[in-house]
Order: sequence, then structure tokens, then C-alpha cells
Amino acid sequence: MKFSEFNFHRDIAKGVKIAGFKEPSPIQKMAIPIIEEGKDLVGQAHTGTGKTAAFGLPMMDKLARGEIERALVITPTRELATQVSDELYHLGRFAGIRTLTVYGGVGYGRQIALIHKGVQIVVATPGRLKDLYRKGKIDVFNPEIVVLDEADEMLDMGFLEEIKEIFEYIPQNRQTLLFSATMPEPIKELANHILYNPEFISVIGEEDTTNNVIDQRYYVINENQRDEAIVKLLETEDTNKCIIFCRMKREVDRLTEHLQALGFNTAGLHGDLEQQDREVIIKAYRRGETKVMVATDVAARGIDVKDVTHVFNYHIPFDPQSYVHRIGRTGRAGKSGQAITLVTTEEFRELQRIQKEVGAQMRLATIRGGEGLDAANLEYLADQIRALPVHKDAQKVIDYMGDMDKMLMLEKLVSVLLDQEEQTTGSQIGFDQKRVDEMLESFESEQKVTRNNNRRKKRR
DNA sequence: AAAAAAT
Repeated sequence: MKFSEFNFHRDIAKGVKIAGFKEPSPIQKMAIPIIEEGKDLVGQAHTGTGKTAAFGLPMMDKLARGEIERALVITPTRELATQVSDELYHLGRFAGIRTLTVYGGVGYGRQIALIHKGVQIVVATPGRLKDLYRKGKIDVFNPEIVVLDEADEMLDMGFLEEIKEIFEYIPQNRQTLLFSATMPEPIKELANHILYNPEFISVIGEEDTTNNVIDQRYYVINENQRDEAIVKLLETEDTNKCIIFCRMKREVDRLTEHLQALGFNTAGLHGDLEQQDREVIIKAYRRGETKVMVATDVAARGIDVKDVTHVFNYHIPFDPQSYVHRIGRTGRAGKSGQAITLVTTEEFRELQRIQKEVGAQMRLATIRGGEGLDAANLEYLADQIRALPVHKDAQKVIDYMGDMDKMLMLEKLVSVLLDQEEQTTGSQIGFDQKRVDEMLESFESEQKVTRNNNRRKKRR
């Protein structure tokens, strides 16, 4: 199937052609005819499926034909609003579609003036939009199509009340489209409330980014080894662009400075920065002028940057859902990606919760050349081994190895065991004695180095 | 408790 079969207005078709679009994606094939028909729609889809064009093209087609005069798109974050707005501008520029982005952190005057001047598409975040409607500043903006983008994210971020209020200001006589990656109960309820007799489409599963293309690893470290581990990983991994996620803004600032001091091409991003600065930083990152972005969860959702090879979780996120969104910044557009999480033994339960709750497939790994960094806690590793079906044999090995210096050895054993456990489903696992002997041998040679390193650290 | 989003 080709885009020409949709019979878009010639100026819209030109935008599609210049953008280099050839074959419509699954969601575009399904959504475009429904939207053209004027029906309400619930679309279940992740970012990166071609969602923006799926609603943007039929919407702008109707604008170009003069069938409608105004459309509204609501997105959860400012960055996403900018991104959607840019894409719509590029697709619709030959039809002269006037698009405006509306969000907080910038002046009111320009936004209000442009709306009164007659923009056709407003892409907005909930807070400022609600503010403008409530103050009666944009009574004139009565959209005939309304798109709720990433509705579940808005729910997660607590915008549901804002959304409901916004819909009180919008005429009932409209076409409403709701997109969401997941369909929790409150979203279904919202859909019932604001949509009329909608069609449902879903493209979940066709591009399951959580498990297929993203290789997910975790490293066990001590709390004070996070910086050291990140630096080592940046040095040893084959990275192009990468994102390091922290939990707190001041952590972002500190780590950014630290990495910059070490000569990494790094920028920090969080919500306390001026909106203008945020955009400059993202643009530079998009262009590849900065390679390492250190960020809070402000960058976890929706942002679509090409060629992000690695996502690092400096800390595991507070919210398990956030893990999925974070790692979804890599492995986009059919490319593979690496998701690496640093975790202390204290956080291990939380990591398991994430694995369970979102079905993430992570494996334990070791940092190349990072002796003394990985699996620095013997107790944790011993527990891991004890939890395995081979428990009895494992205990023998632990006893045999005895002291703390052998943690590297243990860690390797755990890796092997976990691998084995994966491969042999259901059956009892025994130690591969030959493999153990091999590892013991190689360990003997590494032991001295490790011991010396540990001693040096203790003295400090 | 964090961060996001209105100020």
C-alpha cells in the first residue's frame, strides 16, 4: 500500500513525499481512513509507530480542504509538544498550515495573540492550556478535532483532572481521538466520557520494544561506586548517543559536571532549567553535538531522538512504569539498543519488582575491566546462589572459596548459573564441574590483582 | 519521597 492511495489534498501529499514517507505504518493504515470518515478513535500504540502522522495527516488534510478550521493536540510534556508540533509543521508546510505550541514557562502574550490571529493547530500541554481556557483568553479557539496523545502518561503524571476541565471548554460537536500505549481503567473511563461511539485499533505487539530489540543488563555495585561504574561503562561500551537517567535534579547537575570534568561530551537536562535552555540542549543532542545526556525523568517519556545506543539507569526509577519509558529511548526505528541499570544489593528487591511488574527481561552482567566494581557484596551473591535449585552444590563452592576476595569468582558463577537456569526450563540444574574448574583456575590469576586493589581502597 | 506540569 502507498500513501497516494489515501488521496490527500495535493499540498499534504507533497509534504508526505518530501518527508520521504513511502509505505504507511500499520497504525497509519488503520487510523487514517477512520479519521477521514470523521469517526472518534481510540488507538493503542507506542511512540515510534508513526502515530503523529497517523492523526496529523488526515487532520491536516481536512484543514487543507477547508472541512474544518481548527484542531487541538494535547501531549503530556513540553518536549513532546515541541516534537509533535515540528513534525506537523514539516508535513503540512506546503498547505500553509499554521501551527502553534502552547505550554508553560514562556510568556502568555504571544500564544494568546497567535490564537486570536487564527492558528489552525494548537499543540499544547495540559497546564497552560487549562489556564488559558479558564482565564477566558482563548474562547475563540473551538477545535473540531481534538487529539489526546499518550493519555496513559497524562494519567501517570496526574493530569486527568486538567484534561477533564479542558474538555468542558471545548464544544461537544467535535471529533475526538485518544492515543495510549496502555489502557488502564481510568483511561477507559475517560474515553467513555469524552468520546462518542469510537472505533478501536491496536498495534501493540507488532513493535514490542520492551523485550525484543533492547538488550537489558544490570550491574550490582556498591552505593559509592556509581560514578566509577558509569565512567567505566562509558569507556568500554560502544556508544554513540546515550542517556543517563538519575532520580534527582541535583544528581543530574553533579554527575554532568563530573563527566564534563573528565572530558565527556555531556549535557544535563531537568525540569528546573529554563524552557529555552531545555530546547537548546535537546536540539544539540538531537544533532549529535552532545553525546551523553544526563537527565531526570523529564526525558523518560516520548522524546524521540535518533541513534541513542545506550540508556543507563544511574539509579533505578521510583516508578516501574518509568523503567519502560526510559529504556524506550533506545532501540528505536528497528535499531537495537542497550539498557544498563546500576543497582545496589539494597535495591535488588525493587529491581525484581520492576522485572515482574513490567515483564522486563534483564540479565546480570559484569563490567569489563571493572574488578572490584561488580558484585561487590558477597552476601548478595551467596543469596543468589542459595536461591537457585543447585543450592547444595553451590554451598560447597561458597565454602570452598571462603573469603571476600573471591567475590568476582562468585559473580561469574552466578552469571553462568542464571544463564543455565534460563536455558534448562523446569529441570534441575547441576554444576558443570569442568566449567567450575576452569573458572577457579582463571580466578587464581585474577585474585592477586583484586586483592591488591581492595587493600588500596581500604587504606584510603 | 521524585519529577512532571500553571504561577
